[in-house]
Amino acid sequence: MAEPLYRRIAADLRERIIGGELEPGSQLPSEPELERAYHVSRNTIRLAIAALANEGLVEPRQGRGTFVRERRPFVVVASAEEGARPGPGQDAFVAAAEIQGRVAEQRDFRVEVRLAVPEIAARLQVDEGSNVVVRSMTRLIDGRPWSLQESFYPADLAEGTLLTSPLNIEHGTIEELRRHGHEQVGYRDEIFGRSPTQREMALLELGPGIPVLEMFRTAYSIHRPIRLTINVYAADTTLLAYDVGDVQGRGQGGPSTG
Amino acid sequence: MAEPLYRRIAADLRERIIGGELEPGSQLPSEPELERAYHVSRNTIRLAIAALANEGLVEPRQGRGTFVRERRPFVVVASAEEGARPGPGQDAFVAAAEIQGRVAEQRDFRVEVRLAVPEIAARLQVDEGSNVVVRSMTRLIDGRPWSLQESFYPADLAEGTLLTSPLNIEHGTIEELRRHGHEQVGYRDEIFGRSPTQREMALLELGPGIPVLEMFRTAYSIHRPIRLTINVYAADTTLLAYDVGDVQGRGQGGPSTG
DNA sequence: CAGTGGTCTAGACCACTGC
DNA sequence: CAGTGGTCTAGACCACTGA
Repeated sequence: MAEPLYRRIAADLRERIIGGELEPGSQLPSEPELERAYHVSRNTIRLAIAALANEGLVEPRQGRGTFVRERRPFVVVASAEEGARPGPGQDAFVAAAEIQGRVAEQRDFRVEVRLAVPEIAARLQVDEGSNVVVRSMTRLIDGRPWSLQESFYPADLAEGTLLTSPLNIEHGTIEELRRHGHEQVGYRDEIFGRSPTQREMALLELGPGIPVLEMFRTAYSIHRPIRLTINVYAADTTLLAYDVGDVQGRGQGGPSTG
Repeated sequence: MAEPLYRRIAADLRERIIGGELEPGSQLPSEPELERAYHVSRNTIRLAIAALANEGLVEPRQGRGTFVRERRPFVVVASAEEGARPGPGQDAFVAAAEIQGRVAEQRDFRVEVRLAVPEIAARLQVDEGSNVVVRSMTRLIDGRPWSLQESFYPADLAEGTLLTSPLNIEHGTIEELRRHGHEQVGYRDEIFGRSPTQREMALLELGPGIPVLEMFRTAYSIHRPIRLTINVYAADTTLLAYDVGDVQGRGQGGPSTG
């Protein structure tokens, strides 16, 4: 008994999925059917299915069945270079979506004042516990939640600007900062991957086994950090791209899964 | 009964971990102890622990106990700009590790010839099914597996160079390409996150709930793509950083977890 | 050797879905 | 209503660890 039963069953189902016998969107045999097919108890079947769900391969739906997950195409996000200069006023996110023939929306927009926790204070170079203005929202692509975004501004910098107003800024926040003497000249992105929190699973409608990509973007004027934007992306619909130096054909590389 | 039992137990343990009562590296109460503490059956306890393991919070070890996972500091990897120019011959990976006071190693180095699958052919702009030379290895940081790397070269470009030799190249592959008239002028990185395959879990020694970051780096000369490097990183030890435009203090931002 | 987690069974009741 | 997955119990045996 080299390999436990439930792993062998999971491996068998995995092959049938990857091999194409079980197509995306199609339904797996029910748990009682699998019990009979493999001659094991229900709990063993459930262990196998749980393993596949944790890999993001299948998605059980109560009362309906277990289904092979669809692989949606990626959304390309962060190309580089041009992002360093203030854009022409249009929201970069909406523009990118339009180019890709996607529908971009946002919701749950809000503005708050919070105390800077160490992670944020260090990047904005402000004192821990000092006030920061936070503008946050949920972004959607094609009607599905895609990213949770929070932008942090040092309070002294946001005061007297539209950044403190609980409304969208027509000309964009980068332009608003520029008008008040804080021209963005560059940014640093820090990217990592992790499992989602329960809150993120709910807000991004993530199935089990789907990780998130988290990106910290610290934007600078020639003098100081002027903004920290934290984005949490659903990893199964997100591809981040960066061009460094001269790159042929600035169009997109072929999406698709590994 | 709003929330199932095992979730409430998981939530309770999660709080105790995040709150600091259960410190990183410390051992959870054993399963029989938790049974008594919560007055539930063992399977329910195991469901709760499995949920925490899937989040990467704890790590059960057979015969020893279940432990709160340590959060190791991130390894910063891809700073930008200077990567576009051929480096001074030194391996960028080893150099970065040294700066951070880490020990960098590699193993399982091998060179093969394969047929280009669509994903690779498209990025290298070669025909599907044409020959590509693959140089692959496992990279380690502080003795732990950290990244699986495969570099693909069009066969016509690798022929007659050291790239086809099953040995490390002292002066580096970028310099070797340059000597044969293929000077690298830029690259595009494509980054996404996903759950690991079983093979990756084994090779990277990933616990359950730890996703991977996958990066496709396509390098270009002024004429054509000259190399595609695919890296699969253990997400819990990897932070990718990119500088765009002018950024203050090119040192590292503060690592630490969200 | 005792104690730990790993696997597996057999059966129960529940909540949700769709006919 | 029948069929699906979701939760939970009680108990068994195994494999691994460390004293």
